[in-house]
Amino acid sequence: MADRMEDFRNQLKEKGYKLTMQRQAVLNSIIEHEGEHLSTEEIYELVKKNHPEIGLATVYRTLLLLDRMELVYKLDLDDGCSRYELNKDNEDHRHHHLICTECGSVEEVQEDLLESLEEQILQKNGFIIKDHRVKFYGCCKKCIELLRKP
Amino acid sequence: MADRMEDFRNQLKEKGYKLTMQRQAVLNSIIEHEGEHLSTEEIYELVKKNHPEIGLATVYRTLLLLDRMELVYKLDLDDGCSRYELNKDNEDHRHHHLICTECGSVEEVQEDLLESLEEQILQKNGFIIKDHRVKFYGCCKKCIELLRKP
DNA sequence: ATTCATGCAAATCGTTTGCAACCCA
DNA sequence: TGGGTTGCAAACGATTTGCATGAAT
Repeated sequence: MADRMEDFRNQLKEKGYKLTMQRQAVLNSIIEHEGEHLSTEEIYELVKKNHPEIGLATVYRTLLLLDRMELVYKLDLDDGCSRYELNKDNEDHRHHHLICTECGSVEEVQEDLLESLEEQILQKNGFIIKDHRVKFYGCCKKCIELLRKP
Repeated sequence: MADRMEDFRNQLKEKGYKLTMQRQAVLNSIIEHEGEHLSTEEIYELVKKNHPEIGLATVYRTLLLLDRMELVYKLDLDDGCSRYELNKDNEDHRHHHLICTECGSVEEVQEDLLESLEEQILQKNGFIIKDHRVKFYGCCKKCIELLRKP
């Protein structure tokens, strides 16, 4: 569901902000690359194809906005820059990432499966968990196969 | 159990490196503040008390070394700088952090409790997990109590 | 004596900010 | 029209690096 651009426009309007061509272009680039984890620089390069005049600072400012409006999700894949993915609006809990330390690939795990752990933490620490960030490091299927037959 | 300094000296010797006074001072500061999550700058300030001549770059270089030797563990608590904690040598899996979004406190959860999830991921994705990093965001016990009776 | 480590300053890199010109509502 | 937005360049803050000096083995 959800026309994301409509959502963006409405959230902007609510706050008295404007839907500019640059903002549309940034969101569009991310939508067109759903499933990827684009860095700010990569998004900048994508947007420049159709809008060569755009400034990097505008991309940074727009991503901040999109993050705050929860239209995108900022992630840290340990490569020294921020990366973004489209927010799946049906997610109540953040999905996990599997990072292959051999080839650097990143997969997603939609399952949450942390409920019982979170319940235990509530019992033991009295800490109410509202969100989590989980990264798994290891070896992906492809790399396991490559390592098996050399 | 481990005299950590001895461990450090041995690992250095193995690689032909030297145990300098600065390196000892950095590791000592972290040992003396076990349980905390010191930033590089904080460690720098601590070391300067006894060794005012030390340079910040040396602290950075030493922390890199300690991290590679797995004597300390680098963590990202979302405040824009790297933080370090002593590596508990009995841990096979990294412990989790509970970050309170109200007061900013950070607790640790020693329990792992991710085995069944990791097993499921192996079955489903064929991904072998070797390590993980888990951060939980929420509200700590103290803040819950404070919010209850205003 | 050799080789590695240090302190300092300069360089780097991602990100943020100040500001005059600009443009959406 | 007017206030938010942009592009540019300068500023920033954490971290890294080059280099001559200094210290550990």
